[in-house]
Amino acid sequence: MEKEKNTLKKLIKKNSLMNAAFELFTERGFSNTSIADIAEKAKVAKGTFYLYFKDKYDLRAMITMHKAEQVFMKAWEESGINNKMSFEKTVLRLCSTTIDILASDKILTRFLVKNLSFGMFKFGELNINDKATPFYTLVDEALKRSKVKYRDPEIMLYLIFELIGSASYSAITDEVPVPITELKPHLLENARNIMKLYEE
Amino acid sequence: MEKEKNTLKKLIKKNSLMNAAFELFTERGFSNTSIADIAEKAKVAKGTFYLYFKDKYDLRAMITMHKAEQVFMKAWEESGINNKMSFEKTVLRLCSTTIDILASDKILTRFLVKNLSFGMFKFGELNINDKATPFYTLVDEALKRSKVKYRDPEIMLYLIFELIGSASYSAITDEVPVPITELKPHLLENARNIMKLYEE
Amino acid sequence: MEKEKNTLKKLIKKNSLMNAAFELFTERGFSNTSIADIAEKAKVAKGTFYLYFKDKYDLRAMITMHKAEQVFMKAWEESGINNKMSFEKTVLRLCSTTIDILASDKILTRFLVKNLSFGMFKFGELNINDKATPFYTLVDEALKRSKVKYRDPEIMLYLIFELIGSASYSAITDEVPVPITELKPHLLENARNIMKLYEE
Amino acid sequence: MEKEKNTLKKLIKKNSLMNAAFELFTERGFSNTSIADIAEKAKVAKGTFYLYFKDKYDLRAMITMHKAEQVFMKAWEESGINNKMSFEKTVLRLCSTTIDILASDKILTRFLVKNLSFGMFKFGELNINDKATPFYTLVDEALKRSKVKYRDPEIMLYLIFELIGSASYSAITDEVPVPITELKPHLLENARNIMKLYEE
DNA sequence: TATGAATGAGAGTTCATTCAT
DNA sequence: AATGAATGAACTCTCATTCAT
Repeated sequence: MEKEKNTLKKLIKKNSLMNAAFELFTERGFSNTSIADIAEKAKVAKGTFYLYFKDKYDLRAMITMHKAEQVFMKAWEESGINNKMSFEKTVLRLCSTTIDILASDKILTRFLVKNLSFGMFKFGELNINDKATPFYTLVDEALKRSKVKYRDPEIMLYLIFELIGSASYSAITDEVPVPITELKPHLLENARNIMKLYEE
Repeated sequence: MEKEKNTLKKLIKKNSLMNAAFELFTERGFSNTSIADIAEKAKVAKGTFYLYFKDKYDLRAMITMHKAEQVFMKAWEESGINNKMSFEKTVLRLCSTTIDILASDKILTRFLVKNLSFGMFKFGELNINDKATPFYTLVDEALKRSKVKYRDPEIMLYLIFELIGSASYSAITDEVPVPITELKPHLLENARNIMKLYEE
Repeated sequence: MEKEKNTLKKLIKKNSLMNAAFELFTERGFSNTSIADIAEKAKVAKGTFYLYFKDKYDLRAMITMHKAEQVFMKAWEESGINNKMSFEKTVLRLCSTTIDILASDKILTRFLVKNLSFGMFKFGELNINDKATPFYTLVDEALKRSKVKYRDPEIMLYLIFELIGSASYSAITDEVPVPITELKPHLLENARNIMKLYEE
Repeated sequence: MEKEKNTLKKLIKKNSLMNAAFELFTERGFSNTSIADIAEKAKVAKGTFYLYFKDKYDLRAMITMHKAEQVFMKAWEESGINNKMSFEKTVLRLCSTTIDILASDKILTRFLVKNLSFGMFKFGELNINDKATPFYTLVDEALKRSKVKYRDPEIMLYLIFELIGSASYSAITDEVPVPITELKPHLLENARNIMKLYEE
């Protein structure tokens, strides 16, 4: 009990530091944010920062992981994917849901695109819900169950995710070339079109 | 005459600063490079830096512009585009040549992707050869001449350029998911496939 | 009984802190050792440190006393001095044994030389075996019993101890100018020579 | 001319930093002196410190060298040594003069003993007057010229210098066991006595 | 134009010490 | 008696920028 309380307090403090940092990073950028700023915003002493994080880079990495996990977890849950769906449907649902989630949070999207290294993002070193279920593994299993077969399936998926991720980004953050609501149907149509191209 | 010589000298000094900075930025990163480092490498005094650039950010913007212009100019020239080519061929040639140019210079590619804001890259605020001929305008003219018509041509082009740019990047710099030589045929095939999807 | 147990526990904890600190001080130096380091090594909490010592300086002083006492006690015991020995023999035996003890522990020697203020070392604020028997007093008594008389006996002893201590030091820790085994006969010969010089 | 002026100015500033630091180091100790303190006392900005020294340790090393060189140079000059003197006289003169110089400056003596590594002090890695004439070499040459021969001359000299250095120290700084003026004749007598012991 | 010595604000980081538990 | 999270002053060091030459 004693210890739990302690741990809880520490978790709250850690979270408070991460939240403060996230706001500052997105408002004025990583290198324009000092540890003093973060500590001040989180209402703790500067030294306290170092009880929770090695340095600013460590903090950024933790925030990025945390935020990305939230997005992927939410995307998978809201997609309502099950074993009976075709592979095409699985992919399209995932794309659609992910776009929606990102579209609902410009700031988060900008942050993730800047800080998530591409490999992590696409090949899912991230785990959903703290269990060892990498994102990409889930997609891979759906692929194995699929009746329709595809040539070069990895390249195909890479191209789809690149297109969706990259093209969504500026549509969401800057409405360039058009707002994301307008671009979304194009993206899904193109995703389907790519899969058709790779059908065997 | 005297003045011309002076101007030349100044250009040389400016260039020398830009070259030094480019090397340092790509070797150790922007924020790990100080103005003292740049000045030392360029063999000028620290104060001299401020005669040519407002600050480090100004310098980076100038380098980025300069390097991107070089790439686009070279791509356009080497593509050997003329009025008699179909729009499809024009686009595919441009894609192919641009991929080749970037593939031949990993370091430059990494630098451009990191520093070129997407809008600039795609919608060609860049001018070729110091004349007011934006890159995108040239593509636009080819589009107008085309016999084949496309629905939502701007979105189509956006998607093609996004896909090419984004998917090429990690293939060039990290050979992920496959080396660029292997990925390139896929990219061109997909570009053609997108255009087919948008044909009217 | 209860209280005794408690006192024992405290002594163990205090000792554990002193041992930890001694190792760290000799390994990485006094100013490169933090109280956190010491507490961690001694497996106690940081706050516990302050129950036993005022600060790092206090701790160092206590360690130094303790270690020096051990050396002198051992030297006296191992010298096997008794009332029938001549003063010269007493002094030479003490010198010889002390050199041997120090030579057998380079690390301790380095520590003592660095931290033992000379006065303490020579004029014996140190007590042997927790009883109030200062080291120097013992030598003094031997001097009073001596049949052979010396002029300026205090200066004579000072010079002998300085020579032995100072010259041994770098021979032990760095084998400069020669290893201590080689230097030792010279030292004893010189000690005897000094005593001859001061005989009346 | 321009540059010379500059260099002079820089030398003055460097000296001013070294003087300020020397005073602070001797007054309150090395580790209790911060770079801010030094800069303030020398009336320069904190950053200026780093134009002249790598860090505090670098500064201390430079001061130590500088002060030690001054002492050795002065000692050699004031000893008025020439080729016709016997080796014994050469050594005794050097001892006498060095004791006098150190005795005239308690603070410097304390500083040098604390910071001069013993080897350097005794075997003279220091050069006199920037020319490549190590102190010990000069003594060595006198030894070679000597008519009287000595067994183990290096050990003999080591013992003499150890005795002089070590025994003078507390006499100078703390008048322990007696003031240096009283101790000095003893020291010289003992030095002569040691040489006698080693005569062949 | 060009220099580079000087500046001083401010960054990251450490750590002795306190105190509520 | 023992803990260890929290503090915040103090530290070293960097660096963009200025300015007298």
